[in-house]
Amino acid sequence: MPELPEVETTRRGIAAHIEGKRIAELSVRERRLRWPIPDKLEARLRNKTINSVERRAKYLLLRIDQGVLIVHLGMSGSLRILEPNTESPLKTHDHVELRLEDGTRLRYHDPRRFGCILWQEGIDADHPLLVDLGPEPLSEEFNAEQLFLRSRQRKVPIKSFIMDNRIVVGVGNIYANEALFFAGINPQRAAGKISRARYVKLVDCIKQVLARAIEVGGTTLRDFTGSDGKPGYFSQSLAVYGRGGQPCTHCKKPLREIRLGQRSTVYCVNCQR
DNA sequence: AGTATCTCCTGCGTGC
DNA sequence: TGCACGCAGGAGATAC
Repeated sequence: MPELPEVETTRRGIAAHIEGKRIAELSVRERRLRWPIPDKLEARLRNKTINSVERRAKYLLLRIDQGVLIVHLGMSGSLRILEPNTESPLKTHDHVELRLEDGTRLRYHDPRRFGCILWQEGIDADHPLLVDLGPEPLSEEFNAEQLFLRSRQRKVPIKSFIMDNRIVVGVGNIYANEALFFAGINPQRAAGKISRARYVKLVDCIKQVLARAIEVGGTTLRDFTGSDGKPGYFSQSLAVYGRGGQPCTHCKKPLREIRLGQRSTVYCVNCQR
């Protein structure tokens, strides 16, 4: 699934192909995504220029004259650039295509339709979906002191806490599992019962895990065939995710797998306290 | 306000 | 080989 690193890689991959160009036509084959693609979006985008492609959390923001196109890839979405004069038949689940004046096309594919394509009128992306988002995980605003302060009195498990987008964005299930393992923290521990020192370690681990994934994500997407987004490319380097029952890479005891907030959670009973 | 649960959807793995 | 089934998951919506 597109995690933050893949969304960022997608952004970098498409930006140079579409920035500064004028939209010739938007064609929609399937409006029913997570929310319906707005009516009249086709008319709204025609002849408008894409000024920049940015990212906030896992949302891609295409800044266009008079507004912002908000794109989320959900669980199974992908965006592909088709160079001018390239032939590529539409496949099942190719829901949307944006054709630019020079013939470049941007094609949106999303089997599970958990993604969305929305329009926000105006210059700022003060859309309800974006307004309550916490800090970017790789920014200075995401730090141990802030996380520690916000965690006081909170009873939610630490794993749910760091997956809460109001606390910090972009920490998906895989990375939450991994970061907690490297930080040596039991995913079930109440967020409010974790020391400042341990938050220092945790923040460090989250940043490291994500930064490394961005590097890998970059190489992945280059030959990403839109298969299914399984974590195949970095599954080799995963310490706990998807390894329930297998030996801990550190102490060799079998990893425990539980459900936490409807999410598969894997950890080492011995190494994570 | 904080917490837990439900929901959307398709593809894949599993068991018969 | 084919089928039914359960599961996976981001994150908003809903119910306490």
